[in-house]
Amino acid sequence: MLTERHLEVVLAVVYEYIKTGEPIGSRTIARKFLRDRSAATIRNEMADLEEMEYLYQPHTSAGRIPTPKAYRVYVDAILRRQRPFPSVSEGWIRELRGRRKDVEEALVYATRLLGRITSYIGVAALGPAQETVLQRVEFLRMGHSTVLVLLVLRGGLIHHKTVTLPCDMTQEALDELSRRVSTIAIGRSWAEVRGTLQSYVEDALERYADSCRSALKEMDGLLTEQPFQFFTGGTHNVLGLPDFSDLGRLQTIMALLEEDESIGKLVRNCSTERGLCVTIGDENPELKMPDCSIVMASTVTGGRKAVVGLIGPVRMDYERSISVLERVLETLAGKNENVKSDEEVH
Amino acid sequence: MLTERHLEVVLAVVYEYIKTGEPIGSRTIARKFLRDRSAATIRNEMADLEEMEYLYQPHTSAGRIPTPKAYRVYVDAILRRQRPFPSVSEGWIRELRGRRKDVEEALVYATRLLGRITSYIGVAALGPAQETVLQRVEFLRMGHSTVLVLLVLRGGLIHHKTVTLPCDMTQEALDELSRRVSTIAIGRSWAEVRGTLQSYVEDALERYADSCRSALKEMDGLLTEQPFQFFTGGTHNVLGLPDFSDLGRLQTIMALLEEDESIGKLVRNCSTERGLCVTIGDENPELKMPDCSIVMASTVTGGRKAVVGLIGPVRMDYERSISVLERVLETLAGKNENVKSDEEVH
DNA sequence: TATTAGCACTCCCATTCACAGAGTGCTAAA
DNA sequence: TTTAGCACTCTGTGAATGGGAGTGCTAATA
Repeated sequence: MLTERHLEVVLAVVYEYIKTGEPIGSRTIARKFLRDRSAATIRNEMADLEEMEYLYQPHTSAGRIPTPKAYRVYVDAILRRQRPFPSVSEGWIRELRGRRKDVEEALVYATRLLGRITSYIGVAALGPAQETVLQRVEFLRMGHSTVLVLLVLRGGLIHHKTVTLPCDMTQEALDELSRRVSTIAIGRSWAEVRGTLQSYVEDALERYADSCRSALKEMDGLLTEQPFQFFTGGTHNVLGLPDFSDLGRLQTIMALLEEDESIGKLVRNCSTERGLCVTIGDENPELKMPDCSIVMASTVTGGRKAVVGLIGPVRMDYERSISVLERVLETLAGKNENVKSDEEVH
Repeated sequence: MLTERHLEVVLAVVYEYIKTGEPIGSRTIARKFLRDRSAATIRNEMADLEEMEYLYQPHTSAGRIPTPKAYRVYVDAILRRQRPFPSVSEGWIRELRGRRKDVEEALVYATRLLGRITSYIGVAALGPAQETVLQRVEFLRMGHSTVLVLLVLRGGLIHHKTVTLPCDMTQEALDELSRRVSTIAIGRSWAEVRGTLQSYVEDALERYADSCRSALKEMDGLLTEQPFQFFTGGTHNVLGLPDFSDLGRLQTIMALLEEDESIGKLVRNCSTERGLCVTIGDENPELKMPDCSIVMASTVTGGRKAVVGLIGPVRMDYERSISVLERVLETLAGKNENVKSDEEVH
């Protein structure tokens, strides 16, 4: 297995490679990191490490490049120890804090901020609304059997959808429906009231039973079927990185980021685990981003679960990325604040 | 000025250059477009055209490349004549038609569709809401002096904003405010009722005068200060184009597209004019995209003005872009449909 | 036994050079 | 006014070259 010095060499190679992007030679390691050993010794270690698949050579007579396995060791080491406080402009943090009133806006800003600070791509997802307390339910008649379903959730979040019902309901009937649904649902989450509503409302408004059924189904869809809302920001920052000089690859990534489905996978990949989660390269082949690493973490803002993260090259600056992300998450969650946030009302 | 043959040469060079991307030599023109003239003759014409700044040579012994001035002549010619019906998958058009219920969703889809079909970047903007009829106004208390202002506009569009008022209003007082504002505003546009409201509501609820003033100001801001909503789609399509092989330039463009401000300029640039509007290269230096051309046109969907367009390289396929855009716009506006759209109610 | 110095070897990459090819401008003839 | 012919210019490509960085191996050393 890995000896102490093997480990030191791996960490040194990863560290240096992240900094320079060039293959790292034995001389460099001996000079900068293990001053009491000669290059020849390091060379032997490196040969071992190559056999164990922690390092590889792009060609004979080149330095070594870390494999995903080496990055994993490196990242685990970072996660274990204390990270330095990242230098992030206080102005930006304050701006982000100021936007917390509107969760969506805050997340859009957070992704752009993350992108700008790290030169990687910021992503965010807003968790399923079904756990969030409903504050208001309205059905507004828009046209012939077309109705706008409007849900106000705690945290200033609004979901709405225009739906077509099987029969034309008057605004009065819809108000009646709103009232009945409200009585039961307001102050509770959709998950709690879902079952109750299905049976109750239909009986009470039997004349419109079909329409009510379909309206409730749409609400259900709004709150559960499309459980995450996605945001990406700062995609352009990544264009300058040498790691993404292969345009074809970059194009694939950008295309993936435009589909909600693949960000969905991204989030699911992370949200099952606790806290911070780093995926290196093709550790999760389902994500279809073999040349990218993903740093994600979840938090709670505006009463909803949110997942925020960064997508960068495998050779990304994990230390900085992680600490910047932690700082942003803290700000979103409202930790370390002097001003108390508004207390919730009913 | 330009003789008939000068014009033919210009059009031929632009046409061929758009197709190949390589400098065009006199031989090519003589062989493919002006078969009754020899290459030497064309060469003379080309020398003239170079002097008149319609063409230029990247170096002495290379073919000619069109200047923006030549593209302008070409585009004007296209705009004047009948364009061929573009080959766009009927499935996509049907999909787009199906999404028309929700204006925002439709525009998001439209931009992605445009991007995918043309390999350029789709952009869209949804026009100012102040001309749109208000359907509902609500103020919902979210917390201590925090209020959610909610505006439902015709066309299924919702604007909302969480605002902080100078004093804590109860939900009852807010309901009163909603009711009063509704009485005056429902069924009219913000532009119509703006003045009336300012003076009326404050008197009626003098106890909360300050708060009302500030609430109305926020509504005003929501409907006028931020008059456009922006969408971009299919940005990744452009990564494969040889014209954007300069990553630095591409990065600038992508960064611009992430700021609402610059898309705002884009839209203003177009929306003052009637119908279809093509901006080539730095024809409008304010847009800060000297290497891009922009094809935009406006339409009306869901009762609101929308501007939809394409951003591509100067060497873009104008003919196809314009006709695809026209097709998409028609679909958004609901022309050429068999199924009648829902009639509007009250 | 582990470490190190020395050395020959490998491979990459930037530079140089020559050359084919495409296209021009000019001139003189039709 | 148009065209054929020709010398000239410039680019892009491919081969040849040499420097440089880094390795693996061996033999000497602690």
